[in-house]
Amino acid sequence: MAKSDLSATAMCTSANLRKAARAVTQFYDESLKNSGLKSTQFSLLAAASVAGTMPITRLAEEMAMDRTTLTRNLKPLETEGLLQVEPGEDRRVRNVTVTPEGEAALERAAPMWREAQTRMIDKLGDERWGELLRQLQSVRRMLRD
Amino acid sequence: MAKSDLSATAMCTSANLRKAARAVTQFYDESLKNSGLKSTQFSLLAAASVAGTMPITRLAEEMAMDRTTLTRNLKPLETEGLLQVEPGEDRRVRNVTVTPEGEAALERAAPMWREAQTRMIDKLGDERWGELLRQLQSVRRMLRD
DNA sequence: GGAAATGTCGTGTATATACACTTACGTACT
DNA sequence: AGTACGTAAGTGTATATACACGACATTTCC
Repeated sequence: MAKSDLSATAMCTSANLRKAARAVTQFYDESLKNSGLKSTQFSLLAAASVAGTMPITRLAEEMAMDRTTLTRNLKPLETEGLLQVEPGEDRRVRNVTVTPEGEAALERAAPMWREAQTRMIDKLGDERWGELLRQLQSVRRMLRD
Repeated sequence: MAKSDLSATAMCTSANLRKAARAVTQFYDESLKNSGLKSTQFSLLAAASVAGTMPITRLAEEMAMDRTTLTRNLKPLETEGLLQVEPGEDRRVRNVTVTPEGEAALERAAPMWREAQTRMIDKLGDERWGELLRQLQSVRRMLRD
C-alpha cells in the first residue's frame, strides 16, 4: 500500500464509525459520570427495561452484539443488583430482567443522559442529527440483508 | 423512566453509533480474516504508516483515541514486529514507526480491506455512503469545538 | 541554579468486544 | 428407548477502551 494512499485511513467506513463512536461515547460518559453507569451500561439496562424479560440471545440480537459479549456485559449490572438472570421454562434459556433497583438507577441516570443527548443535538443541529440516526439505522439494515 | 420511553434505546446517538460500529467492524473483520490483522489493527497500522514517525500522544489524537488505549493497542503490533516504538530526542517522547514488515502486512491486507469497503459502498449506495462519512466527520468536528 | 509548573508516558484496574470451543438441554426420527 | 441433530448458553483467550494515578523529563520563572 503506497504511503500516499489515504483511503484506508480517511475513508474506511469501519474506522470512521469506531472513531466517532469513541468520541461520542466519551461525550455521553462525561454527562453520566455521577450516575454510576457508563454509556454502555445505561444503553443495555434501558434496552433490557424496554424489552421486558427476555433470553440472552434475543437481547443480544436487539443490541447487534455478540451473545458472549452480552453475557460479560451483564455481569457488572447483575453484581450491582440492577438486573437478574434466571433460567426459563426451557432450561437451556436464561432470561434477563431489570430489577426495581435497576429501574431506579435508570430513573436517576435518565436526566443526565437527556442532557448529553440535548447538547449533542444542539451541536449537530436537528436536521443533521436526524440524518445521522437514519444513516446508522440504514447501515444496520443493510448488513442484516 | 417510563417503560414506554424508547428514546434512550432507539434514539441515543451514542448507543446507535456503537451498535453500527459493532456491526460494521464485524463485517470488515470477516474480510480481513486471513490477513492476520483485525479491523482495529489494520486501521492503526494504516494511520501510523501515513503519519510516519510520530509520538504516541499525537497519534492518539489522530485516532480520537485515549492515549493509554493506544499504548495497549500498539502492543500486539509491536510484538508481531509490525511497528517499532522508540524514545525520541526529547526523552519523554516515544515515537511510533511502522517497520518494513508492517508495510508488507498492510500491502497484504489492503486488497481484503478494499473488498470489504467496496461491498459496503455497494450495499449502501455511493450517495448514502458518502453522506454517512460526512456525518461522522461532522460529529467529530463538533465534539472538538 | 533550583523550585514549580508543564508535558509525555506507563501501569493498575475495570469494562467492552468477539471468536473458538465446550456443555447442557430439547426435539425429531427411527 | 435411543440416537442424531439443533439450540442456548458459558468459558478460555485475546484484544479494545478509558480513567486514576504515579514516574520521569523538560521548561519556566525567580
